Amino acid sequence: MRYWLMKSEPETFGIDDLYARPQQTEHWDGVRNYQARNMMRDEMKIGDQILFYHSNCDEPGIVGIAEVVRESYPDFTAFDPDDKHFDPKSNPDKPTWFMVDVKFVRKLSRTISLRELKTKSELSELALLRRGNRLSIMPVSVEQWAFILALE
DNA sequence: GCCAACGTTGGC
DNA sequence: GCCAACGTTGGC
Repeated sequence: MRYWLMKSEPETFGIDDLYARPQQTEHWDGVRNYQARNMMRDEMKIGDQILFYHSNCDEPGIVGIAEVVRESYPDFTAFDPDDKHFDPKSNPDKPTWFMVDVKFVRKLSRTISLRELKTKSELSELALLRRGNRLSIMPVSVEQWAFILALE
């Protein structure tokens, strides 16, 4: 089993929105970055655990845990001209973009903020903290996973 | 709102 | 293939 961190803007889709979905499950659409796509398409497996990260908000940080419940399939929002994430280069016969389904596991008892994560030398290799990192999906090692959740 | 750090696009 | 222009992300 592997571990991941996935970013989402709480104003668009936060941890409470995931909780409120039917089956507490939602497809992770809208990823339009090849590196992030490759991780969803090739590496994320059912049962993988996810740190749910809130970005672009008052207190950016990790707010909950989710898990992969469906492995990669075409991101159909790319086919819809009316969708914000429409991409004319992608079509159902040869999709460019893929997504997985994720299910709510739990909220953390508190937000583990980016500010706090930055103070931990144990996390110096965490992709989230590397200079200039803007990936919306990134791998987390088992050691990093355990360290972060021990902060809760 | 600002801006650094990218990734993408497209002219050449 | 190079690289300038542009768009996006996301912290602050």
